[in-house]
Parts: sequence; structure tokens; C-alpha cells
Amino acid sequence: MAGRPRSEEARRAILEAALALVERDGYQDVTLKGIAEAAGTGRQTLYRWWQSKAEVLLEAIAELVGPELQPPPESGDPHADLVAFLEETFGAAHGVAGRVVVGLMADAQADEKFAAELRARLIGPRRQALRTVLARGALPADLDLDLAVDVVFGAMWYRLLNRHAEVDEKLAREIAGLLGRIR
Amino acid sequence: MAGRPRSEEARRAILEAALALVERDGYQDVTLKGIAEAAGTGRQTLYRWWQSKAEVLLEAIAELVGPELQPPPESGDPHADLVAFLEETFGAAHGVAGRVVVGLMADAQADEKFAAELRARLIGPRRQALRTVLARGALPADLDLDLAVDVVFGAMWYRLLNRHAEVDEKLAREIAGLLGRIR
Amino acid sequence: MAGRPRSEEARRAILEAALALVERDGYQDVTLKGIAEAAGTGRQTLYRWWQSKAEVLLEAIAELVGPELQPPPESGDPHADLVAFLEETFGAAHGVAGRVVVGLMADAQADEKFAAELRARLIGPRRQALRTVLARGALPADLDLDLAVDVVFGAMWYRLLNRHAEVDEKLAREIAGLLGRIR
Amino acid sequence: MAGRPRSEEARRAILEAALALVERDGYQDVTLKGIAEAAGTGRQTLYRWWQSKAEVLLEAIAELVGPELQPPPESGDPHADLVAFLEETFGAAHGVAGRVVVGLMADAQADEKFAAELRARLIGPRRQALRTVLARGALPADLDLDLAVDVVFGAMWYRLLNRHAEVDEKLAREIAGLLGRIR
DNA sequence: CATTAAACGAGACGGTACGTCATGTCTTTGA
DNA sequence: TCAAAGACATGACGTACCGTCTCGTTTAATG
Repeated sequence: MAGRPRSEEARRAILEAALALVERDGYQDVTLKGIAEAAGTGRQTLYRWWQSKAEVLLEAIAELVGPELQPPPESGDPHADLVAFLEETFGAAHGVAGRVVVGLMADAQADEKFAAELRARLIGPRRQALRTVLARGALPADLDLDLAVDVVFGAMWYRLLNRHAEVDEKLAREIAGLLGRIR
Repeated sequence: MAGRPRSEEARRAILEAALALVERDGYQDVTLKGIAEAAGTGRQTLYRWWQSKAEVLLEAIAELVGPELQPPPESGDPHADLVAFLEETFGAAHGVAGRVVVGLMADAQADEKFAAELRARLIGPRRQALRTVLARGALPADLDLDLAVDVVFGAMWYRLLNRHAEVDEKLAREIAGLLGRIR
Repeated sequence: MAGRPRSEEARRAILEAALALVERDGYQDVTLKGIAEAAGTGRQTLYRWWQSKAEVLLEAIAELVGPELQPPPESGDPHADLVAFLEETFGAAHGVAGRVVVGLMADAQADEKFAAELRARLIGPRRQALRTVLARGALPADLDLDLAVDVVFGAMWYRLLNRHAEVDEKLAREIAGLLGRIR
Repeated sequence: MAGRPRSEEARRAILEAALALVERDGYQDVTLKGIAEAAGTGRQTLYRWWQSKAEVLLEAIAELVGPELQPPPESGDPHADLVAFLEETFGAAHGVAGRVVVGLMADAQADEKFAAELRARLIGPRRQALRTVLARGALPADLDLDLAVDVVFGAMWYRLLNRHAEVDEKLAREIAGLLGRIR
């Protein structure tokens, strides 16, 4: 038998409601119950298609920032490419996207299965993009690229989570400058 | 007037039970109710002295790693000092301490007041210790020390949270090596 | 839309468990938590449909003694009717029903809203039934029937609460006898 | 050896605070903790001298209405004596005394030991006083005096607890009138 | 007059019920 | 067969009071 097809309308209402609630209440105060009510949807519809709040928001954020996961076009100046890429990346860390992504990382600590999904769909591709940009010549050829990626995104995440300093264009330039001084 | 003094026995039972439960069930599955039961203590005793699970575990972990928050003695070789410090720090990130500290960071995302406490009692002192070690000559004099700290601890936190790679002695040597190549 | 219908099974399990617990532990030692556990039901299900322990037990007792709230068939002998009615009423005051009804009256002292409900669903109808029986000719026509009701049920309640004497068939005959001597 | 004598000041502060709290919050919302705080006394002082809230309030009310427990002087007119006694008794049922006494009766349902104490110190003497007044000739000589007492005080208690009608001078006259019509 | 012992206030202790909340499941009717 | 609605069992939350237990202090009577 065929059955009623999945409602695309309900799906979009849920993803939009989820993001709106994060914006209004903060990631941790969002509940699946609250999302269902805000989306005007049944609770079972949420549980049918997603495992948890984190999965809902991972899908929502993936749709939101999907296109940005590609490395930027090559300009010829490796250092300029790196600065541009970091400025764009760090800029995206503000607003809802930042709040969601930090919340997802927090939730991932409780659930290794979701953590793997988060790495596969969001973190990994972004790492790959940075790797591509770094490989254009901004670093000595013998330097471990993965270590460099850890250092760059590490600083970003550390600041995002610990909030002891801003994640902004200044940081982008400083990190790029630091990498440029490596011999 | 005086009143019955706080029970040091209950306090220690609670902190020990909290750590034991994190070890057994993982940070997120620990509840205040569970801690009280495991410690053989009343629930109100927990609420009397701590605001949340995170505060209990912050105190527990602070007592556990308290002494390590001091910078190591100066050996004369700045690079060796740095490697030694990082090896010790990264080593401590395994076991309960690591699970707790990652959980605390996750919880801090939901509660800015607690985040400030976490920075003040745990993260800040550790940053200061690294700063002291770095200032012994492992870096060019004009490099921003705070940025270097962000880069080093950033890489550590990024790996701890995202779990795409180990936080171990190898990382300690690689990071120290990378810093040593900065001109 | 529809929603899942209320579970009649849960409702009956709760009312039966409540009565059983009163029988076992006494009215005052019954708790909503205990009722839920004994009924194998969620605590929220209790709070969804009732405001308090008293309301649960009022409904339970109302189902138990519901049919008795009607005045008995007229035999032709007003005095015999009265004695029969009182014997039946006073007999029902023993066992669970008596313990529950006394507990309800005690709880009603703390909650005027519930007191009104108790009057409407239990006390009032019983008063009306006695009034009907008394009106059949057991009393002088000019006597205030409500006062007579107060006197009859007052003696019963006084003994039930104060427990200085039994509420039994002997009392039924004595009260009826006293009323019969009024000129 | 001797030890410090019991503080009469603390005792009076407790009894007064208890009555004041009943007046302000109602019997059921008064707690031993609240009484201790309002009296400026330690909690242990309460538990040292009384078993429960009910015992505290029984002592408080006993001091308040103690003198009234005696039958009034004989005037020569039995019916007038009865009316006067009932008017005074029913009048005292208003105000704090009424609220306390109803609360005590409710609590007595849960605790037979306290119920016995209540009967011995408050209810019994009052019954005896009414008995004395009734014995002055307001009733036919062969009528059971205890039954008459049950009927009179029963009506009072029934109205006090069920609150379907007032306990006032009108009731006093009506009850006395009803008794007067018994042959 | 020093000692002693009990009562005092304060307040923390282990318990336990309260009423609320979110979870994830189940059961209806309607599309 | 999916959707919305909403009841279900479960279990943690934070609060309140219970009755008990130290504390340090105060207050007579005793030796």
C-alpha cells in the first residue's frame, strides 16, 4: 500500500520553528514538545522523522549553511584566500548558527552516534574546506595539514565555547598571521 | 548563634559519588537525585550548597586537579618545559577529569553565570599557567601570548569535544614543534 | 482533532487503589504518590483529572455509595421508614466508607472549594433523602425540617468524629424515638 | 543536678504565635516550622514539649477558653439557663477558637491518642457542662441525657464542619425550643 | 563561687511528598 | 499510512516540612 506521503509542509514548519525557538530561548531551553507546539504539528511527527532535538537542529542548520561548506575560489594569493575563508567562517559563527552549532557540540558529548553524524555532516566538510585552502601554499609544505586545521578551528571553538574572547575578523587575521610566520 | 555545622563527611561523600557516577554512567546521565542517593545524603543537602549538577562537579574536579593548576618548575630549556607541561595537561584530559570537564563546558553553554565560574576556577588558571610557560622563551618575543594560548588549548578542546583525534603526548610534541617553528 | 481518549482502566485502578490504601493505612497516610504507585499509573494522570487526594476519594466514595443516596420506598409507617433509613445510613458509616467520609470532612476544613463539592455531591443529597423521609409524617407538621436534619445527622457526625460512642442501630432507634416524642 | 528551667517566655511566645498563625493562614497551613520562626524560638523547643501541631494548639486553646468550661450559675428557669449556655457556647465557636477547634477535630481523625486527649481536655468537660444544665429540668426526666447532649452538640459540630448553616443565637433558641417540645 | 546539667537559639542533616515538566509511546479521529 | 491531538507511564526537577542531630550560649541549682 502507499499511504499518505510525508508532509513537506510539516517538515519545514518544524525546522523553522526549531531555529526560531533557539533564537528566542537559547538552545538548551528548546524542547521537542515546544517545537511541535510552535510548528503546529503533532509530537509523533517529530519522533517519526528525527531521533532528538539535536537531529532536528542539525538538519535545520545544515540547510541553512549548506552552501558555505565549499572552499572559496582560488585567487592566486594563498594568504589572502586563507584570510577571506576564515573571515567568512568566523562571521558565520555569530547569530543563530553559532548558538545552534555550540549546542549541537554540547549535545554530542552525550551521544556518540550523533557526534559521528555531526562530524560527517557539518564539522568534517568544513575541515576539508579549510584543508583545501591551506594546501594552496599558505604553509610550509612539510607541515601536517590536519594539525594546522586543529589549531585554526581549535582556537575558534575554544573561544566560541569558553567565550573568553570574540570570534571575529581580527582573530581571522591574527591566526592567518601566526600561520604565515611558521618556517 | 551557631547552628549545626556543615557536615564535611556529607560534602566529601557527595563529591566522590558525583565523580564515581560520571565514571560509571557518563556526565549527562548523572542526576542530582542519583548523586544524593549514591552519597547516602538528603537531596536538600545538595540544593543547600550547590546550584546544579555542574557546580557539584566543578567543585569535585577542582579538588581533584587543584595542584596541577600551577606552572611547573623552570628547567632552563623552554621547549622542554613546554612539552612537559603539555604532556601533563593532555594526559589529565583522559579519564574522569576529561569527561567531567567536557560535560562542564557543555553545561556552561546553557548558563552564563556558571560559565563565568568555570572560567574563573578552572579554565582561567590553566590558561595562566600555560602563559607562564610560554613566556619562558619558547616563542618569539613579539608574538601575542593569548593568541598562542588559544591555539594550543584550542586544539586540545577541539579534539576533546569533536573526538576526531586523540589528545595525547604525540599532540603535545606536535603542537610544541609547530610553535617552535614560528619566527 | 481527536487525541487519545481517557483510559477508563486507569481511572478505575486509581479509585480502587485509593480505597484500598485508606483501608490499609488510614485516610491521612494516603498520598497521591502512593495511589499512583499502587494503581500502576503515572502521577501526572492523577493530577490531570483530580485536584487533590480528597477529590479522588470523593469520586471513589460517590461511586461506592451512589445508589444509597435515594430515599427508601414508602412503607406507610413513617416511624418505621425513619428507623430503617437511619439504620441503613448509620450502618454505612462503618468500614472504609466511614473512614473516607470522615477524612473528606477533615480535608474540607482546609479548602472551601472542595467543601462545596463535598456538600453538593455527598452531604446535600443525603440531607435531602432524610428530609424526604422525615416529611412522611414522623414529625409535627410545624417543626423545621432542616433543624431536624441537623439534629439527626449532627449526632451521627459528632459521634463519628469524636468517637465517644458508637454509630449503630441502637442510635438509630434512640434518635427516632426522641423525634417521636416531640409534640 | 538542676539544669536550666523551662522558659515560660518561650512557651507563651509559641502559644501566641500558633494562634496568630491560625488566624492569618488557617489551621491547615500552620506548620511547626512556621510557629517556631514566628515565635522566635528554636524548633527543638517545640518538639521538646509538644508532640505535634495539634498538641500545641490544644494547649493554646485550652488556656484561651478554659474558664468557659464551667456550667453557668443556676437562675431558676431551666429553659433560660439552657438558652444562655448555648448562646455563649455557640458564640465562642466563631473567631480563632472555632477554626482551631475544627482543625483539632480534623487532626484527631489521624491520631487516636490525640483524639483521646482532645476529648479529655476540651470536648468532655464541655459535654459535662451541658449535661449539668440539661439536668436542671429542661427535659423529661426519663430522657437519656447523653443522647440529648449528642443531639445538641452534634448539630453544632455538623454545622461547624459542613458549613451549610450558621452556628449562632438563632440556632441556640431553635435547639432549646426543640428540646422543650419533647414529652 | 565554680561546677554541672538542662534548656535555649540556630541551623544542617536524611527523608519524603509535593506539584510541574519533558520524555518517548500509544491510541483515537480525520485527510 | 500519515497527520494532529492528546492521554499514557516514567522519572528528574526544585521546594517544603518533617523529626532528629549537633553546635555554642545561657541559666539556675548544687557542692
